[in-house]
Amino acid sequence: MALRYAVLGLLSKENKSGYDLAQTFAARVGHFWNAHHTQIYRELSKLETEGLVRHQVVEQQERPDKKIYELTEPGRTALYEWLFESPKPPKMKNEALLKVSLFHLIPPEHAMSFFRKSRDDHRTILGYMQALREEEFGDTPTREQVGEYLTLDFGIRFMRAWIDWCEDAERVMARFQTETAEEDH
Amino acid sequence: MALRYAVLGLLSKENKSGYDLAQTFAARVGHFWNAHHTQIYRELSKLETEGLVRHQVVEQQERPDKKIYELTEPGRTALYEWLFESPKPPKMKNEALLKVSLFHLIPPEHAMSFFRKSRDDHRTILGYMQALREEEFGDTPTREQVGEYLTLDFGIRFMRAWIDWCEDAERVMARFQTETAEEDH
DNA sequence: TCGGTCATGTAATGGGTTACATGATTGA
DNA sequence: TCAATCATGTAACCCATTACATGACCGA
Repeated sequence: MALRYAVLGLLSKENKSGYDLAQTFAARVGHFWNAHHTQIYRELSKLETEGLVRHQVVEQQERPDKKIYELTEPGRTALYEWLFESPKPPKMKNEALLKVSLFHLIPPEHAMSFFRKSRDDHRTILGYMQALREEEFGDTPTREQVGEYLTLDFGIRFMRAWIDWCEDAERVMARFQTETAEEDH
Repeated sequence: MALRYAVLGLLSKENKSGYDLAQTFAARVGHFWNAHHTQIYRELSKLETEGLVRHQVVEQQERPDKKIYELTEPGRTALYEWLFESPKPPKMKNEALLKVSLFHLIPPEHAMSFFRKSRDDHRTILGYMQALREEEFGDTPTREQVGEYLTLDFGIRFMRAWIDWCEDAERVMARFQTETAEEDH
């Protein structure tokens, strides 16, 4: 029941096609919400039959036509009412942590390279996020920008926490390396 | 395709009933994985027909009987093989952040009390997690404990990052309070 | 020529949630 | 007496993922 509000929320900022929405989910919202394009198309037609959004077709040359969606007044009202309800508890599915919880079963060296790789991957993402923040908000956000500024700020903190954790976890695993490995240099 | 490994993983540590598994998900694994009891019962019977787990009935007086599940050898092998595959990207559904991304639409005072409440809630959870860590691992984990130690450590870092973010977010929103509110004392 | 981007979607399947059902015990 | 805990599950529904389909353009 909440994907609809994610869609309405993005449309409240800018009119978009289903394709655009999918891109936005992947690029800007992915660290706290995700949605597949097939889901988005289905949700958009449902929202349209309920009268919460409407679309107009934009014809393009040398490109497929687009359906640009916008909020209707009932859509804006529904979004606004939902905003004041208290949020449901977050749901996380993190396979990496599921595996880490069983790391007593694998060789410490394998665990250590797992953490190094994960740290590097998250450093790359952190770099993108920091660049995006500079580019979009500069030093301080305006009133209109504050929501997106705060969620991006959380994303950056999350990435930093993950990276720090990876570094410490590698050190913890190093304590369990075999003597042969310690003698290795 | 991954709930099965969550179940196998928990069973690899201790034989449990479906009910016990549900409790464990809620209490210890909830910050990186969640599963409803109806799902767990379905998955357990699927795993049993595939021969990855088996159960025995434990009769109790003044309580309903239990089915205690344990891994079979093929189950242990399947779990071990999965452990060495690289993890799929995490999936998050965080309604709170979805709402925060639209906080330019609500009165700053409302946003500020949202962040204060969220900070307090997460401080309580952090307290539980820190107590659990002391109780179970003391200063340093043993080789057998290291997986659970590391995931709990991540949970604690996540809670701290959330709490710090709430505090800063409240300050950011304070800048947008109306003059009337500032004159208020 | 092969894969990627743009743009839409349908159909089938798989995973997750809600409602319901049972029944004894224990504490408010 | 009412709600909660212990313990199991089924059925119906809703949400999410994967596979498939179309078709033109662009760069390697």
